[in-house]
Amino acid sequence: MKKNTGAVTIDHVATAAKVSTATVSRALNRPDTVSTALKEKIHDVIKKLGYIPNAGARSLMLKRSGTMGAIVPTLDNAIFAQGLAEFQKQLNQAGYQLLVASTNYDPVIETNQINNLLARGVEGIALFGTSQEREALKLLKTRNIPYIHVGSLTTPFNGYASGFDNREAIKLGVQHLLEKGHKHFGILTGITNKNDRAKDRVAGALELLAENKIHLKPEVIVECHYELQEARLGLKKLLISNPKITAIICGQDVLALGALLEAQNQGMKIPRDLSIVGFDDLEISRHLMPSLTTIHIDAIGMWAQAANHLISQINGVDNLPKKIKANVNLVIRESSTTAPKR
Amino acid sequence: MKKNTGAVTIDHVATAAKVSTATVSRALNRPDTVSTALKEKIHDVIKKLGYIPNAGARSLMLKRSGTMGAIVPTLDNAIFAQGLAEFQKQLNQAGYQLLVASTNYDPVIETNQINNLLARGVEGIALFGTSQEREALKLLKTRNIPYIHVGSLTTPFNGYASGFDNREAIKLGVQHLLEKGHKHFGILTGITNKNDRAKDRVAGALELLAENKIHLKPEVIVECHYELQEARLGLKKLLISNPKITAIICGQDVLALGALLEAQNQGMKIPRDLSIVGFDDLEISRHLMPSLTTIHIDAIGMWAQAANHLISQINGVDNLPKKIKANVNLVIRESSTTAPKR
DNA sequence: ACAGAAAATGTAAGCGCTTTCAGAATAGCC
DNA sequence: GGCTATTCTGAAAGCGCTTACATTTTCTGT
Repeated sequence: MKKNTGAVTIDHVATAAKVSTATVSRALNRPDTVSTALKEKIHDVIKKLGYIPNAGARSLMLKRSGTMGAIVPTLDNAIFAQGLAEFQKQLNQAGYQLLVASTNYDPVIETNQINNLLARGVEGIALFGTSQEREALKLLKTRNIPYIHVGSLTTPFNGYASGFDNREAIKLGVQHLLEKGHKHFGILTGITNKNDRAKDRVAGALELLAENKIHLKPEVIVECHYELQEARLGLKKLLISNPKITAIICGQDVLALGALLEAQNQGMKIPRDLSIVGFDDLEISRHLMPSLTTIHIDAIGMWAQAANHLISQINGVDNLPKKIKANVNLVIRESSTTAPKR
Repeated sequence: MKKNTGAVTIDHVATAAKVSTATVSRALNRPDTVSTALKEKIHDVIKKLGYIPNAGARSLMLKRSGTMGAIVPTLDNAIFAQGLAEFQKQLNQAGYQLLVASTNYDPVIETNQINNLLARGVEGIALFGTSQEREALKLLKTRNIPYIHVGSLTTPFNGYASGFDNREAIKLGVQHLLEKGHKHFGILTGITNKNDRAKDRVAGALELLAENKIHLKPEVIVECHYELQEARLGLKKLLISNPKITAIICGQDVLALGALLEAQNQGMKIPRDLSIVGFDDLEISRHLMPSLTTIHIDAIGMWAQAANHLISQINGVDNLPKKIKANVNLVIRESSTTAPKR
C-alpha cells in the first residue's frame, strides 16, 4: 500500500542534493562532520523542498523524543496557565518541547493522558497534585520515567515534588482571621473528591479551627466547582446555613471572588460585614475593590523548579531533593478585618 | 548501540504470549480477526507487562497520527482556554488527540510551532487569527495539511475560517454608545502589531465613528498588553489625554475590566461618569458590579465548528464552506449608559 | 472421512530516520 | 611522487510498528 502523503522525506532531500541520506542527516545533526559545500547545498534543498524531519521516526532511532509532558486538571484557570507558561519556558531553554494534557479533575482521564504521553515518548512528566491512580504511578516507576508532582508535597511512593503543604498554607489565612477575632466561619471549597489540594486545605483549616475550640458544622463547609456562578450560590448557602458567619475561608481565589461579588450584590459591605480570605493570589485579586486578602503561592517558581528537577532527573543527577518547597505567604489586603461586634 | 530503555515493545508482548508480532498488532487494531483465546492471552500479557504502543512507530506505518494541532497566542486567557477545551472535546469524540502550542503573539514562534506540529505528524491545524507568516501558510498548502483559521474571517490565500468579522463586531458596541449620545471616546486596545483581531477592532470602531463625524486623535487610542495592571495604566493615560471622554471602547474584556477597576479606584461612578464597553464576554463580566456591557462571542461554537470542519477536510468532504460565521451579539449590561450632560 | 472453503496465524517488508563501518577523497609529509 | 593520516561520504542495518501475502488450522457439507 503505497500511500502518497505529500510529505517530504529525507530521501527526497538526499536525491535532490545528490547525496546519501546519511549525509543529509549528518548535515542536520552534526554539521561539523560535513563539508561546507555540501552543507550549503543540502540546506538549500531543504529550504526549497520544505523538509521537516519526522519526529516519530527520529525518536525511534534516538530513543529520545526531546519532549516532556505536563498534566493539569484544567487549562481554564489562570494559575495553571501561568505555571505552564513558565514550565514551558524552562523546558525550551533546555531544548525540550512540552506536551500538555488536561484531566478535568478525573484520575481515570489522567491515567489515559499519562498513557498518551508515554505513547508519544515523553522523557519526563509533571503531574499536578497527588491524586493520580496508583497504577498509573507504578507504571511510571517500572518504566523508569522521571516524573514530579507539582503543587502538593504529600506524594505517594515517596515521589519527587515541587510544591507546598496545602494543609499548612491555608492556616496562614485562618490564623489571620482568628487573630482578627472571628468566631463564626464558613468554608467555600472546590470539590474535594479526588483533589488532594482542596482536601488538604479544608483539613488544615478545620485543624487550626479545632485547636482554637471552633468546630464547624458540615453545613458551613460548602463545595462547589471553580466557577463564579457556583461560588456565588455557595456563599448564599453558607449565609443561610448560619447567618452569624463573619468570615469566609476560600480554597481558591476564584471562589473568593465569587463570594465577594455575591456578598456585595446582597448589599453587604466587605470587609465590614464579612471578611473573605482567598488562596492562590490571582492577578485580579489585588485589583478588586476591596482587594482580596489571600495566600500567595509562588506558582512561577514552583513550576520552574519542577522543570529543572525533571531535567536533572533525566540527566541522572545524584542526590536530588525529594521535596522542593515553594514560597507561600499571606497577603493581607482589604477584604478582611476585625470581626464585627454583635 | 543497543540502548536499553525500559520500554516494553510489541516484541516483548509477542514473545511472552508466544505469538507473532503480527498477531499482537491485530489483536489491538482489528480484534475481530483474532481468535478469542489468543486475544485474551495477549491482553493479559499486555496488562502484565504494561505495554503501550509507540505512537511514533505506529504513525510511521499508518501514515496518520490521529492527532490535530491548535496554535493560540496564549493559554493565559479564559477565552482561549475554554475554546480549546471545546475543541479538544470535539476532536476526542472523533478519535483525535489534540496538541496545543502557544505563540505569545509572535508570528516567528508561530512558524516554529507549525513546524513542530508538522514534525509530530498532526493531520490538521487550527490557527488562531490570520497573522501568521505567509511562508508558514504556504508550507501547509504545499504539504496539503488541512488547516483552519479561528476567530477571524479575513484569511490569506482564501483559507478556511471559523470566526467572525472583528471589524463589524466592534461596531455593535460603538453604535450602542453612539445611540446613548456619547461624543468623546477613548479606545483601549491590545497591541495591534501582528494581531489582526485587535487591528480590525480598532479599525472598525474608527470607521463607524468617522461615519458619525467623530475623528479620534491618536492619543485617545491606547495600546496595552492584556493585563489588568496595564489596562489600568491605559485608562489613566486616556483620561489625561482627554478629560472629556465619556465612553471607553475596549478591545477585550480584560481591558474593560482593568478600565472599570481603575475608574472606580479614581472615585468615578460607572456608568454615571464613564461608559465602558468590552469585547468577548468573559464569565466574570456578567458578575461584576456594575456588570459589563460587552460583545458576546460564541467562542464555544466557533471552536466546535473549527474542529468539525477540520475533521471534514480530512475526510475529504466536498463543498465545505469557506467561512463559518460565529454568533456575535451585543450584551447591554450596567457599565454603559446615556452620556452625561456637561 | 475428505475435499474445499473459511478462518487464524506467521513471515517479512518497509515506514523515515540515525549511525556504524567501510570505502573514497583529500591533505600532509619526506 | 608515493605513502600515510585525516576528513568526507555512502551502504546498510535496525528502531517499533502494521499489513500484504503465504501458510497453517479449523470448519463445512457430503
